[in-house]
Parts: sequence; C-alpha cells; structure tokens
Amino acid sequence: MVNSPSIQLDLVFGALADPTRRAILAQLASGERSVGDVARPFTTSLPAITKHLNVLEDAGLISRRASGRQKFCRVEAKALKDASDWMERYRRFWNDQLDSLEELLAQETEP
Amino acid sequence: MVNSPSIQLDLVFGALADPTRRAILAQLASGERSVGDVARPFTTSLPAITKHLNVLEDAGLISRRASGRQKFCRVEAKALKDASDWMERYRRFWNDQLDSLEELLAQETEP
DNA sequence: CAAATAGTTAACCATAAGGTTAACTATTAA
DNA sequence: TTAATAGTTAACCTTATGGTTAACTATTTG
Repeated sequence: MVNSPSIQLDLVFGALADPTRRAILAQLASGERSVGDVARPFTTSLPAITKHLNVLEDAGLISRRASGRQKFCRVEAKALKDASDWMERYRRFWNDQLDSLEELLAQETEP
Repeated sequence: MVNSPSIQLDLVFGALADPTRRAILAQLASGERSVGDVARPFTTSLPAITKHLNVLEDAGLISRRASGRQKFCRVEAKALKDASDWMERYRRFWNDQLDSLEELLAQETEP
C-alpha cells in the first residue's frame, strides 16, 4: 500500500480547484457574508453559486447559518488546515529545490 | 472583481484532488522513480497511470526525463509552493479559530 | 393576507474526468 | 535482426462537474 486515501482531502482539494470557489473563500476571508452578497460579484446564476457553496460546505471549508430568510457563510478553519498539513510534507522540496535554483541563478549572474 | 483566477492553481489543486495522484507524489517524495516503479503499487492499468502523470506534469507538480527506454519522474517544487502560498493567506483562520476552539474545550473541562 | 425577497431544488445539457483494452513507438537484449 | 521491455496514444465507456432556467419553500413587509 502506498498511501491512506482521504476522501476529505479529495473534497477539499477538489473544492479549491475551481476559481469561483477560491474567489468565494477570498471574499469570506474578510468576514461572514450572506449568500446574496457572496453571489453579487459574479455573473453566474444564483443556483450555480448555491452549488459552489454546497461543494465548499461538503468539503468542510465553509459553514452556513440561517438568520431569518438569509443565510450567512463563513470560512471553517479545520479543512484548510488539513490540506495545508498534507502539503507541509513537501515543504522541504520547495526549500531545497528553490534554494538550489537560486544558487544556480546566482552563479550565472556573478561568475 | 473578486480574485485573479489562476489557471495554474486550478490545475494544481485539481491534480491534488485525486488520491492516486497524491499517492504518486508521496512515492516520489522519497526520490526519483521510473514510470514502471510508480505504477507498481497500484492495481490500475499503466495507461491510467500515464494519464495521472500527465495531469501532474501539466500542473507542474512533477517532471519526467527520459533515460533509454525508461522515464524517471520527480517532484517539482514550484507548483507545490504556489498552492501552499495561496493557502497561507488563510493561516490566520486555523490559528484563530482552532485556538478559540481549544479555549472553549479547556473551559468545558476545567471550571 | 398578498406580494416581495432570499435561497434551494429539479430537470436538463455539454463537457471533463477516470477507467478500460488494443495498438503503437522506441529502446535494449538474444 | 527478431523478440522483449518501457511507456504512450487511440478509441471507447461511464460518471462527475458546472452551467442554465423554471419551479419551489420560507421568511419578511405593505
């Protein structure tokens, strides 16, 4: 066996793979927002936004709470942390590889 | 406008959304491997693995170099770093939210 | 209570994703 | 120089994804 496949990570990375959904998260980073407010900057239909919010919620990246006839969305930390933790395993690659790239570039410019 | 949509990030997160591809990266984390070696632990067909490798390569997550009739795959740092940098913007969420979750749990257990 | 507002669900469509087997290219070995 | 090995490409199938419009539920507000 090679890896313990995590359905949750599938959902989180899958959710992050769409630019509209990343833009929604970026909006919510500045605070809770109603579904209408979330949808406002986009040209896509409201049902499409609802679908995106469902994908984000299924991945655990956001939560929704009802308040009267509105629903407010907020970013949820844990799912993001799980994804970040997974990537953390590869940090040494960008430390090591990008360091040696820098070295290489330095050698080229100051011989 | 809400965000600068990055096709590259679409590809990177899309690539990471599949457990087979994450497992391939996990394998390659311990060093360069031939396509055959990469495929060995999986039950899926070789053409399917080739497709996964193409997805990873298109996302910039790996590169392949030919050596005789073999091809060796290695992890590429930059794409991973780009994804990690994107997530970095949300670090405060898991610092803040998970801290207050901890506080809450502490309050519950020791009053 | 009727009408407007906020959001979701249903039904549908086009395309992308992940898998298969069979056929192909290119190197190495007998 | 034929045969085996390493990997990719082609053709095909099934299901998932992202979008639409129309219809629905549930809360305000006039």
